[in-house]
Amino acid sequence: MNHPHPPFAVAVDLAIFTIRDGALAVLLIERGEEPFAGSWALPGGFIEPEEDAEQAAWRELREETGVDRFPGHLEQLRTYSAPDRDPRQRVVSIAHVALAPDLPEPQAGTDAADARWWVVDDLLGEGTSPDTPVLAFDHRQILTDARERVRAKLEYTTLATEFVAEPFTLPELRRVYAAVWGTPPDLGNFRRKVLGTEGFVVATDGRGSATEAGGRPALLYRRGPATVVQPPMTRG
Amino acid sequence: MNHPHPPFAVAVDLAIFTIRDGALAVLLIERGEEPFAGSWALPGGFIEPEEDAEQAAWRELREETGVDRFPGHLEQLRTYSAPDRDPRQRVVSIAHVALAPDLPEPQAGTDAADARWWVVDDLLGEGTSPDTPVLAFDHRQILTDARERVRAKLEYTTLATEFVAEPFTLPELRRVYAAVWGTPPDLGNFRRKVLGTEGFVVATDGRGSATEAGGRPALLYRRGPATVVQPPMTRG
DNA sequence: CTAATAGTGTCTGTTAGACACTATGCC
DNA sequence: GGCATAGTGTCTAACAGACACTATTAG
Repeated sequence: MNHPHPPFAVAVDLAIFTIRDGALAVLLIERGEEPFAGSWALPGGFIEPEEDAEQAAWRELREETGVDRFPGHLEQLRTYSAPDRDPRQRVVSIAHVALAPDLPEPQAGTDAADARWWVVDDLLGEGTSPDTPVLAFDHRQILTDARERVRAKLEYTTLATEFVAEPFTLPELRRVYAAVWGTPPDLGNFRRKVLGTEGFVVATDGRGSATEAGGRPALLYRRGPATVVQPPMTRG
Repeated sequence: MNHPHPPFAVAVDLAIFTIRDGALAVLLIERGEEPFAGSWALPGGFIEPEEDAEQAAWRELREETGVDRFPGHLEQLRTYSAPDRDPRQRVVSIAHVALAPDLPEPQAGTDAADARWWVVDDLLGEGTSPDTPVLAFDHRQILTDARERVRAKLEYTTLATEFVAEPFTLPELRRVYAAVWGTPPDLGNFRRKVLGTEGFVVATDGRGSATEAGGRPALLYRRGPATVVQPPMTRG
C-alpha cells in the first residue's frame, strides 16, 4: 500500500441484451461528445458517492431504457482497468450484463445523440459492413465477454426465462436459445430437459394464441424457482 | 454521466490459495494499522498509475509471497464497491483469485505485522473457535466468493493442476479435489475422467517415490494443454 | 383437405456412479 | 508373508442425441 493513491474515476458500463426478431440484440448509445463522438458505446455512467456498483447499474438501466421497473436480470460481469482505456483520464469500469424481455425502442438520453438496439452478431461478426459501427473505448471486448457470459449461463442456469415476458410458451423459450446460441436445440430434447428440470417452469392453465400462419397454440408457463440446470444443457 | 466525479481509490485484493497438509489454505496478513489493526486481511494494495488491475495483482502476488516467478494461476474474481466497505475513504476493490502449489511460509511485508497461511474451512466454518480471526473489511465475503469460484472451476476446468508442482502423481491431484471439495472423488472414476480427457495430463516416463509408510509408487505426469473438462467432473 | 406449428414416443450409444478386484512397493 | 498405496475392470441405471411420429389449430 503505497501512498499517494492517484485519483480514479469509477464507472459502470452495461451490456443490456434482449431478443428482437429472433436475434440477440444489445442497446448502444451514439456518443455526442469527444472522445469517440459519433461512435457507438455501451450505456454507462459514473458511480455516485453513496452508491455501490450494483445500485449505479440499476440506476443507469432505468435511465437508459426509460423503464421504471426494469423487468429483467442484472449481474456484474468483470472490471476493465487498462490505464489508457479512456484517453481523457483514468477510468476503471465495472461492467455489467443485463437481460430483459423485448423492451420498447429507447429514447436518447441527455448527453447521447441517439440510442438503439443492434443485433449482436452484426456488431461482432467478421464482416466489416459499412453499416456496422466501430465501438468506442474497449466496448467491443466488453461486449464479446458479455455475450460469452450469456451463452455460457444459458447452459447451466434457467436464465433464459429472463428473456421472455410471463406467461410464455416453450417454443418462445426455445427461440431464446436459438438466438443466443445461433442454432436451436433439438425440439424433443429441449422439452424433455426444461420440463424434466424441477422448477424451471411452472404450467399455467392458459393457452397461447395461434400464430398468424396457423398452427397449434402452445401452452403457457411461468418462471419457476429453480436457478440451475443440472446437468447443463449442451450447446450445439 | 453527471459531473463532478468523486475521487475513488482503486485497490486489488488477493485470495491466494494453496494446498497445505491436505487442506485448502489461504494467505492472510495481520494488519498493523487502523482500521482493523490486529485483524487479518487478504493481501492487496492500490493500483499504480501505469498499471491495470491484473498487473497490480501480479505485483502484489510477488511482494506478498516473496516469490519472484510466481508459479501458479491468477484471475479476476469480482469487484467490491460498497460505499462504506473502508471507513477511511471510498475504496473500490478488484478482487482476484490466485492458485499455487505449496509455497514457502511468507515473510511479513513492510506494513504488515505478520503473514501466514490459514485453513480456509477454519476461517469460514460456523464454529467460533477463539483461535480463528474475524476478517477485516468485507474480506470474509470475498473469501467465500473466491472459494466458491475455485470449487466450481475444478468441476469444468483443468485448474486443479495449478495446485501441484510438476511432475505430479494422480493421487496428488486427487488430493487437491479432496481438499477443495471436502470429499475425495471416487478413485476409479477420477482416473477414468482425468486420463480420458485429452490433454488434461501427459505421462512422463518417471515414477514417484513410495511414501514413508510404503505402498506402490505412482506414475508421474505433467500438465497438458487442455483447459476445459467436458462434461464436467461432479462434486459429491 | 393442406399447411403450419405444438407436442409425444422411442431407440441407442455413452457415460457416471458404485464397487470389486489386481499390482507393486516397503517392512 | 502383511500392510499400504496405486491402478484396473465391470456392471448398471440414467440420460443425451437423433429422429419419427401424433395432435391441434387456421384457412
